[in-house]
Amino acid sequence: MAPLARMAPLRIAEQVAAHLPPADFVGRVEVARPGYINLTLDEGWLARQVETILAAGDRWGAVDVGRGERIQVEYVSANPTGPLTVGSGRNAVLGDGLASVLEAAGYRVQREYYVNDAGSQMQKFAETLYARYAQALGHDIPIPEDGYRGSYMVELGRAIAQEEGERYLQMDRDRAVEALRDEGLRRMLETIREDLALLGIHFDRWFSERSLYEDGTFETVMQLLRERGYLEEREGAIWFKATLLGSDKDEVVVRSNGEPGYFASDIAYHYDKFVRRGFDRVIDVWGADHQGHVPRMKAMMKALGLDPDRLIIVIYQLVTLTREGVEVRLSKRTGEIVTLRELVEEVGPDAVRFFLLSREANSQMEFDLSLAKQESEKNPVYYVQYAHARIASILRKAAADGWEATSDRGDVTLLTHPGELALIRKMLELPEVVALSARQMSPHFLPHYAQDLAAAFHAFYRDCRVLDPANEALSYARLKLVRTAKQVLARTLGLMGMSAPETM
RNA sequence: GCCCCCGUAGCUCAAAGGAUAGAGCGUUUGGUUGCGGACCAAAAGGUUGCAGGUUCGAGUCCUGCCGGGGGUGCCA
Repeated sequence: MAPLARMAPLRIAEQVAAHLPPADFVGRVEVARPGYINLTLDEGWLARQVETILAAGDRWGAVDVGRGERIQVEYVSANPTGPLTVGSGRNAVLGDGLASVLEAAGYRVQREYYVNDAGSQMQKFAETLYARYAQALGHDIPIPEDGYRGSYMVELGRAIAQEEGERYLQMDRDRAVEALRDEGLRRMLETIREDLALLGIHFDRWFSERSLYEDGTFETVMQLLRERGYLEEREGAIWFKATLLGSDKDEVVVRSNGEPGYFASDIAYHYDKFVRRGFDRVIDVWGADHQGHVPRMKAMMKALGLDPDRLIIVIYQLVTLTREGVEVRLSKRTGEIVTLRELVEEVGPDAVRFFLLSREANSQMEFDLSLAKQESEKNPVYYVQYAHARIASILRKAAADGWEATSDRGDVTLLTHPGELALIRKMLELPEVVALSARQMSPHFLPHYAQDLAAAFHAFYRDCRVLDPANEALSYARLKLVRTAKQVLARTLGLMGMSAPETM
């Protein structure tokens, strides 16, 4: 503005400040170099917000960024060929946190898990299972060359052998493999569902990849792409001409052996999401190892005549586990992986949620097992939950001492101490944090906010005694303040999928 | 080789193109005749990987380089 107005920035700021319309929430207005206008919230207004926040209840933090848009968050979607890994855990926590924050931000959210129950990996899984099952019954059948080597497959084969006997051996091999595929899939999905439930994660829908082939969606989409000239047969395979749409290479859709590849499913699946089910936007949460697929997905959107910006792909980087500062090596080759379940059992669901959520998706992160399970002041999980439990304790004491702890008594305008006002300011930030997280599709702001909020409470607690028989009016005002703080802490923990303990 | 992500305090990480780059841990030093000390306060600790550029203003945007991770399959 300075060149336009031919005025020094500081002068402009002074002029603007002088002409600001008065508002009840504005306290001091100050101008600072080189041209800032600082507005300070009016303290009386701040104090009154306690009533507003308390009355909002669980809706505090709700904003309307989404304007009721229908949005689908598809996450985890790990192949049902093995147990969930720590990496799947990051996916689960990010996806679920994002879904929660989007709900709070005014979107209509659907949580979905895409089950890869078609394709070559499933076939490999079935053949491995057939071998492990047969082995459990004393037959010397080797697992396939590139089969699944993990010990969980041995256990799965043994479990089926024990519970169902030799019935699969009595079928011919191909039929047995197919039947075991379905039985193994059912059991793997059950395990995955349980593992996720340990973290409090539940999906609205489990979407079968195979169904895309069974209900004709795949054929419909192929027809569409063919008509539009995006398909081409070359060397016996059918290619998607992604280069026509800005991608750097074409992609195989149907392999020369006649089998559709995973990209074929992805096209049909996203057609179903956008065209059939009509989601305004779709979020896919993917590990960094799938990052190379993004351009072809964007090309696919264009080919389907859809705005590529409606598909948001959140990529998260891989997780390194450490214990006592030493990296815990994972070996896929031997099948010795650290599973999500082991992690949850070792450090607890709240710590898993908090730590996996607290890093921005696009950063590689380290998960410190020793820290996460430590029940001490070093652990930020306990720091936040402790604030909640401490308030609960105050409220218990208040009730025991005869205070009307849950009544509406309490004049919040008595709240003028800097510690009280700082706590109120922090509580007022929650809607902004929700809006920011939704706009940036980054739930990692929540754990940081939770720590700040807890810190504001602990600092208040040091300076301000809540229950003081010598000052009943102030005590009731503060009781109302801490009830409000408890509610905001619980809400924040809830958005992160964590528990808010009354005692610890 | 080419493509994507990351590089910020000793460590793990924040930071919406804006002011003096912030937390936690670790280190040092203090704090409770009282509601939960799993708490609080203070101090020390930084050339934001390096070199250029754009901008009134860059940790943030652009170019090149260095380092780490991922991708680059008719696997997912």
